[in-house]
Amino acid sequence: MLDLKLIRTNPDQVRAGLAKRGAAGLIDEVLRLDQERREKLTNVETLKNKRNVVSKEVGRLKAAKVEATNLINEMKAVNEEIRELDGVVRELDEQIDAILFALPNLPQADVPVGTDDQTNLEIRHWGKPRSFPFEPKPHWELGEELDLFDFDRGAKISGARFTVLKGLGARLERALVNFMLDLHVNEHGYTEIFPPFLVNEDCMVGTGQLPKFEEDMFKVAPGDYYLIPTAEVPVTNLHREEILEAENLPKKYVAYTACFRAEAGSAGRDTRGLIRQHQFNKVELVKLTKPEDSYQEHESLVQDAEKVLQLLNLPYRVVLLSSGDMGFSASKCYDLEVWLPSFGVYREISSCSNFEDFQARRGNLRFRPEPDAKPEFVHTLNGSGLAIGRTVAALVENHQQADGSITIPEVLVPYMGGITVIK
RNA sequence: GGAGAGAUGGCCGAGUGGACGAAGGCGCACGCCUGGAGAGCGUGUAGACGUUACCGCGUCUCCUGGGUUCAAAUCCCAGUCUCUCCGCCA
Repeated sequence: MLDLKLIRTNPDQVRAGLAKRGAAGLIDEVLRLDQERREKLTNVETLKNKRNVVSKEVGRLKAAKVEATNLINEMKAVNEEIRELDGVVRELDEQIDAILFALPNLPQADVPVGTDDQTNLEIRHWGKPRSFPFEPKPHWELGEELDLFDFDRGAKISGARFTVLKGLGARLERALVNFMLDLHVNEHGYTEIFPPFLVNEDCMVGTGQLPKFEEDMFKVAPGDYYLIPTAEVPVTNLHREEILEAENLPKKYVAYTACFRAEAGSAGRDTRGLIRQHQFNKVELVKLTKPEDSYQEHESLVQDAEKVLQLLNLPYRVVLLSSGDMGFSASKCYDLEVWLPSFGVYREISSCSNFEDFQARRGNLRFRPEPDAKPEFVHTLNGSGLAIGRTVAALVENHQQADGSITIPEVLVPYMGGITVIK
């Protein structure tokens, strides 16, 4: 959520930022509502002050056994007015919030301006796509031949976009989860979190999934719970409504969770294989930082995620997303895109975003810069480290051999119980 | 699922209709004291919003939301969460 005071004091800056994302409108509406709200608020607070003063006077008079009926009747009338004005203010609040909750974050100055991925900027790349002396197969073919994935039975027991992992396929999934968690905990200094996979509505609003993207979420029937679309939601919200001490920042968390996405609007896209599932596993990195540190922490978070791909020997590139391609809550976002031989393209495998104070304001995540100083909003960041299903797909495709077998990267062998080749 | 108890500031804890944004203690910050530390003494110590050149002033918040009342931490209703006992259960 954008800062209402920033909109009030610097509307042109906000308009310009939103324009880069094709979301310019409604600032004038916010300003008008805000103006009206503050007028009504002043009115009603004046009346409440009067009520408070007179009520104390009534108390004094009664204690002195003096008649106070006139004052009491007068306050009854004032109360009517207060009730009415309170309603007006509340309605204005709701209208303002409805707009603010629907406005995306402002892009940072160095974010390329564009309407879609055409203006994304490749920052660097690592590794070289292998040249195969044979026609590389897609991961779903390799996986079915090696009995790693069972797409048909996934569809049978659940539906489209659900897959059963089997044997060494299941083992590979588990190995990758453990490998990534160990790397980030032991080498990169993150604290491991295992959160609930169901969260309440406040969390979904806090990180920006709600109210705008309800149709992308799975909502669970008894109780008002949502299945998490990413560990970002429970982990970022761990400290919602809290005031953290500056000395405890940055908070660096890593969490494995299953993720659940309705994929509304993706019908027909990536229907084969593991690329786009309703349920997938992910190891997620989350940071809460001081505002002045978030830009540097963003860079190091990207590098922490890149390290996974490097150790797995998977070629990738780092892309800086354009203003039109970024997620709703992000102020700046790098995607890591891994090379998929069967597609002949780089595909997103990690999205690393700095949200600045956008989520923190929604979830009221604050810190105290100095003892006795006023609390400020933290900056929140997160990135996949990595999406497991897509890593499996990339690993299987990139490390396939002419005979249809898959070589296991060295770092993963211990996690695979010593297995070096899947055949 | 049944029965009961509870939720107050960073923490502990008092407070059952009016001088309570809230005693007291702990913690923390600053000052005095000390060669230094400790002890002791003193002062200060919630957040949001509005208003304001500044000092400040005002409103709201004692789990949340309603209600009663001139006036609610305190009374009433609904909900959330925590704890204890019983049942069931991975």
